[in-house]
Amino acid sequence: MKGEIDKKLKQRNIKPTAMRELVYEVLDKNKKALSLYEIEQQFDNVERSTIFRTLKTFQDNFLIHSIDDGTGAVKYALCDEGCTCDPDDLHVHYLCNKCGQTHCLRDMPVPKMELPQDFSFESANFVVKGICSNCK
Amino acid sequence: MKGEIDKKLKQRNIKPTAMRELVYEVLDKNKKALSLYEIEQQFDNVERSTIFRTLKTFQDNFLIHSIDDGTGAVKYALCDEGCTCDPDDLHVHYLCNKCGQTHCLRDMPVPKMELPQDFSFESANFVVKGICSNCK
DNA sequence: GAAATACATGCAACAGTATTGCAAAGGTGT
DNA sequence: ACACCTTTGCAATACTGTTGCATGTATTTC
Ligand SMILES: [Mn+2]
Ligand SMILES: [Mn+2]
Ligand SMILES: [Zn+2]
Ligand SMILES: [Zn+2]
Repeated sequence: MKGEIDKKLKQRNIKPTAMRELVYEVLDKNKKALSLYEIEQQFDNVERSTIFRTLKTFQDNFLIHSIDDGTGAVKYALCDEGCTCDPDDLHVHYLCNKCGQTHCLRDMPVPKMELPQDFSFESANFVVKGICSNCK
Repeated sequence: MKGEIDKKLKQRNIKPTAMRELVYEVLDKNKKALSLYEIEQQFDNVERSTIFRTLKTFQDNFLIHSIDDGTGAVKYALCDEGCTCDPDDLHVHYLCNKCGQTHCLRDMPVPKMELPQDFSFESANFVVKGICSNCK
């Protein structure tokens, strides 16, 4: 509910506006990662660019993270409490090749790879693809 | 040289045409993964769509694999000999946030994750991002 | 070798997604 | 009320990927 959402936004130093509350709500109630277009579809008359900038604000403040699952559209999902999107906060994502849904595997951290000499590890995108339990 | 290239193409059941030889050569001599646009830039008057379809043919026959590194453009690199792009053939990729180059870490296999019950592992895209040794 | 056939290429148009400029609207503090 | 800053709406644009169709080139069939 609204009070809860505003609290989450303020925790991340994001001024709670009507738009932002709505976008947050959509991300929160869906249990999967959503693309800009999918978010847009859940409203009647909301501007794509406004949602776009809302997502940018969210991401800049680590309220959400983005996933590039290779489908052409970047998807977004809420971060866990206290997440700063550091290497230690990263988890694996799963794209179902059948239903096209992308899910956060929040309890599956991205493994730290032993990189070649003098290569730094700043972030990572690890997407596993297959058929999900629902589509099996 | 040309004979070698034709051999590689034929090994993958790809009819060696002039175009295909040229595209293969570009991918082979560059030691990094290239986007469609970057490949296009290495020629004077070659059609984007022709290169596109050439890459598609290459990929369908496991001569190359594609990498979505999150920069917006898919990149392509030669597969190892005998690769069938199965889960066992997959390796990690590295994107340098500074120079923008993407490299295959061919000796770093994508780790097999223990997925949730009834989720299958068909393929994966694992991109590590940071600063490469060159840009350090 | 000519005709028929299949395959490859070039050109142009289009689709999907992401991004920006700019003006109007809304909020905040004086 | 006013000045100031942020957010939103609208429109236009950029960028990448993809397709239809006509033409050209190779391969097969007779
Ligand atoms: Mn996630
Ligand atoms: Mn590779
Ligand atoms: Zn599914
Ligand atoms: Zn670099």
